Amino acid sequence: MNPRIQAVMTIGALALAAGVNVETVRYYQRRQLLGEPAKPLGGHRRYGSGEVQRIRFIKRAQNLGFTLEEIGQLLALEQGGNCHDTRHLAEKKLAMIEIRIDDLTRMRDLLKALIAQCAKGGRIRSCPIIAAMADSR
Amino acid sequence: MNPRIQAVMTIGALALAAGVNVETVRYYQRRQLLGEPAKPLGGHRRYGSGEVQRIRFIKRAQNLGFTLEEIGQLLALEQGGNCHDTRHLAEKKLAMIEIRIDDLTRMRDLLKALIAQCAKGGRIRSCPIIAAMADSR
DNA sequence: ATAATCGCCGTACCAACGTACGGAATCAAG
DNA sequence: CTTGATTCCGTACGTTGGTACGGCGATTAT
Repeated sequence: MNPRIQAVMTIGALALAAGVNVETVRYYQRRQLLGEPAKPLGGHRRYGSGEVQRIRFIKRAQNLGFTLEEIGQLLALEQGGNCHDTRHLAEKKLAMIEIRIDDLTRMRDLLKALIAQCAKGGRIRSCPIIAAMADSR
Repeated sequence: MNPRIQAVMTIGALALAAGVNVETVRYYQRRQLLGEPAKPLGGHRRYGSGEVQRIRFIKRAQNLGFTLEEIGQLLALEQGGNCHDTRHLAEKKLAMIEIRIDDLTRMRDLLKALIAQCAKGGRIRSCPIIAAMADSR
């Protein structure tokens, strides 16, 4: 884990250190999120701790709800240290997340109500959940 | 719209009445959510208002957060009028939605905090959003 | 009757994020 | 030096919910 302990790794070691699959590393390389070091004349590529950090960056950004596409943009901004544009991206993402939360909250409330109705109804002709969905509105 | 007005339709009319694409009807048939009426010896299949209702059911269930896979199960339960199992499915779905809401709420709070930090920082060495993601934890 | 539209059917494609496979080359250990 | 693991690289597959295409047959309107 410490950069000084293992400064040079194969792709397998890199994947292990970053906690992802080897194929995922390759996939990120294809997506241009990660560079491919030149390979030493017919040999295997070597990676350093910088690549581990970058993969962790990608994973943390994903946890914040960014897509790989957006993470590519973030990485480009990171290079330029462009705080303003980064914030803009974050604000857009925040807005999307809030919309999604609202949608899900509405779903939750509706489902809750239907379940409650279903639970309390003793002898009903038809299931209220099914009825609600079958209802022609 | 009224069943008596148009009790028999082609697939195009069905799609129109249900508010979906013709291809979507076909897709639902492939997914076994919708039956295919036998076609009258080399002619075109005919659909009734029952199919319209069923497509609307599917759409409403989707709005409640059910996947097509789960809707298939709901439709099977509907046949038997099995309220208990339906409720069980709804409760599982509710639990999943609540987990998703919690996840998104955490994302939202984190993003909000980062954006606020970014907004108030006048002259910072690095962008706090990038820094948070680049941070090796 | 003939043209324009519609239905039929199989197949391919889209996003998003990977996973899996297969054959050849290369590396590390015994 | 041989064996077994790993890397390399391209390509295909998997998910979820559809959309699009293309050639052909049936239907409907004029």
